[in-house]
Amino acid sequence: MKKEQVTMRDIAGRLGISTVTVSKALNDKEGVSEELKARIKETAKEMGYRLNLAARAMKDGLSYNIGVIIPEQFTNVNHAFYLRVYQHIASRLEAYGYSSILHILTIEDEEALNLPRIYYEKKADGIIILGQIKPAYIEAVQQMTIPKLFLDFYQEGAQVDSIVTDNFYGSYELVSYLIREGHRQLAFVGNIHATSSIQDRFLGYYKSLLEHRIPLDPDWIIKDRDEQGILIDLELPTRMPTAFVCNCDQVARALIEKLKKEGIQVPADCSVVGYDNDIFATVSEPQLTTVEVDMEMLAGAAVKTMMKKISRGEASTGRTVVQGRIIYRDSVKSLTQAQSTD
Amino acid sequence: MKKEQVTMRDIAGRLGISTVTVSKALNDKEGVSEELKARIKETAKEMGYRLNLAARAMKDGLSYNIGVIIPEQFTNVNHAFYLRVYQHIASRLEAYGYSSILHILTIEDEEALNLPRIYYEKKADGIIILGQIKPAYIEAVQQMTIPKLFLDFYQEGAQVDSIVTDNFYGSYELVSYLIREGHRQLAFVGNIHATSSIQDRFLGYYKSLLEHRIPLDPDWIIKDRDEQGILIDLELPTRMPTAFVCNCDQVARALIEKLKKEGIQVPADCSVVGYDNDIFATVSEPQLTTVEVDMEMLAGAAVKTMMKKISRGEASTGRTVVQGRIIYRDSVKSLTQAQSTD
DNA sequence: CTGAAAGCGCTTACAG
DNA sequence: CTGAAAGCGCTTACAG
Repeated sequence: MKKEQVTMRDIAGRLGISTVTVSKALNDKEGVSEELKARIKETAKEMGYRLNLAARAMKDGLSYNIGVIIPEQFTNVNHAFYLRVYQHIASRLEAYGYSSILHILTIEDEEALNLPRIYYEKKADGIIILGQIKPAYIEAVQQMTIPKLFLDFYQEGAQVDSIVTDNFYGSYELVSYLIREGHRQLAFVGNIHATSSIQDRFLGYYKSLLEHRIPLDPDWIIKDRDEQGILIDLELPTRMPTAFVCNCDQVARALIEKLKKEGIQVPADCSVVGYDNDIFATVSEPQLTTVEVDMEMLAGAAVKTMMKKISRGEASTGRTVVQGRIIYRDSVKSLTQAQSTD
Repeated sequence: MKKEQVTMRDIAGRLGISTVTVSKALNDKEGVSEELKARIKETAKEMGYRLNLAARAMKDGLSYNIGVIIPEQFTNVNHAFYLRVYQHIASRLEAYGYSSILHILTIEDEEALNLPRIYYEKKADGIIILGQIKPAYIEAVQQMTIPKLFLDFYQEGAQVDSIVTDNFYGSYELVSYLIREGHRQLAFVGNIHATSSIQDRFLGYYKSLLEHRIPLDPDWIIKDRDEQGILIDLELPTRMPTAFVCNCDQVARALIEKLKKEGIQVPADCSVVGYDNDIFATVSEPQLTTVEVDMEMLAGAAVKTMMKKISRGEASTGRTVVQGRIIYRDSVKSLTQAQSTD
């Protein structure tokens, strides 16, 4: 059912002028008298004209769309984060006259190395991949002959630029805060082989320990998930630390529940910090001290980089790092105060 | 930066044939010998050919995109639900050769009645609105000259078809279950003027009361949010029911926390049920008995209806209702058993 | 300031 | 079975 749509020709016909002039007027280009331009715009509005971007797109060899790909696997963990980042990306793109197509990469497609159809149909001028994908899929992605960008993760050796949150430094700061509060027995909770994020958060923790000459105790690296990312039951260490540094809020909350069942109160008997500042941070009892990613900056950096690549065919920007900040809540007890009031 | 892209002409040139034949072959149309077709497909693959859908789109006067609009306001409550429904919509659309553009309608744009740019640029052949929007915006939406569909809500009087979950019947079934379990003192938690969903869930509750000749007690309709949808502190009724029927899991969980603080155990002293089966249902302690929406059916119905509208210009389908199902968990105590063991 | 011509990459209807 | 021609709706480069 092809609808009779108003085109520039219709406007031109009505006004007895050419489509060229209509095009110029509607795009605010030089070469139309102000008076005619006004009349054209008015007529366009009156007739309910809407630009057919597909026509312009074809002329330019551009789609004016950016594909945002979120792997389904990660979508299940932290919907809020991905949806919000997407929203910020979309709104930034609007300023460039771009729309965004959200494609959720199913586990099956990731396994089978199926590239999204928007690529095969030239529906996107660039692709932003939001959330870690498997190495094999990364290779497939590199076959795509359009600009691409990794967001919120990176892969060593991959020839794809990425924008990441500063997991390393964020975690480092959070642990340094704990140490300033008098904690010196700090466990890390997370599978340090599961994702680059967890790994970096662990290394930030480790850096802070090193700086304060606190030895790293392997018994205090507690696995929270298997290599597939499926969360497992946490095992409390035999010797307890004064604080647990969890790689994410969800696990921090699970840990607190577990501690409660063992009769250990948080933060009275033991402090716990998370990471992400997602729903689990506020749903947890007590609410979590954690690190928040600046989603707006993350999205802003991604869009800016992508637009450069598209318009100027700009070369590699490498790894861009976006800072986070600590959100102080109720899951940490200050041991320095505690001692002074003893 | 216009990339040199492979076109049908390039393939035709290489093979010494016409683009018409290439087009026919690639689209599996009649009129090309099997042998030539195979050679064309092979060459296309070899040359890394990707269809330029924009060209076909222009010919057809179609964009092969459907816009999915989610109001930001609702996005903040239940990200998981919207993202998952979107995913199902997107994957259903793929089967029709369609992509989906997710547009999050900001509160400001909704207030200012700004229609999404994808409409003004003819980037979408149809629009699915997922989540309740304000009446004024509904009127704006009706100005759009492309097929539109409301998903997960409806508005009396609006000339727009909608697909909704059966809030009425789902709630009715859930309450009937509670009554079967011996409960006869049932409170409803939710602002029955806030959304059509809450209202329908309330009415399902009421229907079940009516059927069982249980009088409706106004003191047992407990407000959970203001008219803007902002959750407020719950006030427990002076006379306690044996079960609370909450309009959503989030509020059910908040209620349970509140009850705990008052020393009332769930479900031992009091039962609580939710609705939605979202993250709050499993994060709650105990986990909630609730109603789950069949998101796949919801999305499937939406896409089917939309495709009909686009291809056949089909008329109104009115209100389509999609069933949910009860998920039984640990927040309900059977009073019949309790009595029999007394 | 205004417009005729050509072209973006496909597909459709028709002719051979 | 194969292809020349026309057209989708816009924009660009050029001419007047």
